[in-house]
Amino acid sequence: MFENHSKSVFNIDPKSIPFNLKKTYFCSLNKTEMLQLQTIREKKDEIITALKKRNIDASSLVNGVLELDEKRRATQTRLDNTLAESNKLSKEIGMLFKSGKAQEANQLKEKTGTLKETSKTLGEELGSISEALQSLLYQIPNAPHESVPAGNTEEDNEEIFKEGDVPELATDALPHWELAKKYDIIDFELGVKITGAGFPVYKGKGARLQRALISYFLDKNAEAGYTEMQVPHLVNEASGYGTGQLPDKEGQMYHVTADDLYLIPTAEVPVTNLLRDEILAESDFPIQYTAYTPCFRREAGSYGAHVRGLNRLHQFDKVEIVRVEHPDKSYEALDAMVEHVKGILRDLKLPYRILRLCGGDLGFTSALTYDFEVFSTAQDRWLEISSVSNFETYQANRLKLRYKDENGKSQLAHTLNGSSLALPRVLAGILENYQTAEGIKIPEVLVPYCGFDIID
RNA sequence: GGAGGAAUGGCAGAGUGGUCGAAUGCGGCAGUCUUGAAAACUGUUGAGGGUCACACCUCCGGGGGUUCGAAUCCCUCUUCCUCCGCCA
Repeated sequence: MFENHSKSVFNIDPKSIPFNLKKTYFCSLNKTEMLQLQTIREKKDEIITALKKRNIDASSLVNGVLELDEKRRATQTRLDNTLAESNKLSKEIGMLFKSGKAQEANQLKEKTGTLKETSKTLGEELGSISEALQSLLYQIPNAPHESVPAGNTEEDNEEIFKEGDVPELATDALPHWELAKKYDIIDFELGVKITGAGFPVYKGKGARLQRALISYFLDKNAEAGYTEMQVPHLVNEASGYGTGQLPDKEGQMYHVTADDLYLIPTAEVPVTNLLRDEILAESDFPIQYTAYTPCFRREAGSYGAHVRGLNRLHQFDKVEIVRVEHPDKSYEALDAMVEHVKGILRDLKLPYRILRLCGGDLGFTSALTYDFEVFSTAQDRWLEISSVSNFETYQANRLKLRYKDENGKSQLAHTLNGSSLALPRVLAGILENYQTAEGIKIPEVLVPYCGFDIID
């Protein structure tokens, strides 16, 4: 059932990357944007075409942006000219006072009144135009990479790789939530008591196995050159905007209103924001971070048959990898991340497949995403356990994460991230695929981390 | 939580109403010298907007105000430091 497909699917020609930007552009109010305005100006039609893959018609949005952009620049110019004039007058007044010509100075003063008024009006106008422009820009998702297949739903995702053997289980094989109860390693009801649904309590060997997985993942990532970071689990609003969770996914994050902080939905947010407002040297690349954090998701509106057990939780653990790359190298880096995650799943001997997400399923901020899914035998279904994405300049633009190119110019870097891995579904996969009559066997690579080789 | 002090360019650190986008030092980059390196010397070196390119505009923790004019004065928020209290 699982045969290897060609590896060549990951060999993407960097020249094929769309919107590989040559110039940066930031609006005068120093706020961040999403797709770069400069790019929209230069490649309007390409962007609209690319966004069609997401099944959205962005033409009115894009046209609105361009219109406001033009208006903004015109207003800015008028304001600049007004300010230039009053600056000049002020200097003259200063000189006159210095040379004792107070009378002449006072005469000049009278001329400044209208200039002041004009610049105030223009400033307000500029402010509201910029704000409107900003809110339009925030509504445009990233342009998909050209390799992204068209499509609406997860049905249209493209399976590009499959590997591993599905174990032959006894006919009375149990799903993980039954196993969790049988061996008393995860208690969902206890979690309901102290918090609510979706907050399981891990017990004994279950807790130990989870900790073993975290350590194992972190060690593997460190081996591959990722620097381990421990980061806050609450982030401020600016961080949420930086990586694109805000304003798009406002309702999906837990918001601590008393302090206006958000519980992180993924380590991606604090880790990528470590580099917000930074200007790197080219020699800093590649930047590779890994972090273990709990992740908190409200999962508003997602109820139904597939949320049992560990399949969908409000709090879960995840080890994340984040990379910041030179634009020319980011797709190479994406390949490397995919290979890295493959290596971990091979070690764990879990059957898995890789999907290239279609336009309709692609995350708002991503240009290209590969999902990893583990086959959960007892449930007879695929479970998403990793998502590896290249955001190109989309996040960097919001983060103002730049580097100096060989000409000394600031350019936006590319950001990428991926799970390596999301714990609960890996755990579910292990419990279900490794169950035997004697108990649940522990994958060999985890035994040293667990200190036991079977849960019975 | 209470009382004080502070926030300036990559870093350190001047500047208390006018030609200050900001002295000076360190660091970085380029050059001279050198077989090479170091040292020394010379030049250069913040981020954005705007323009074909200039001009020009904005930014001295954030926001607001006073003034013809603000890094400098006032208000406010945030952060950091010192002392006291409390505490894992």
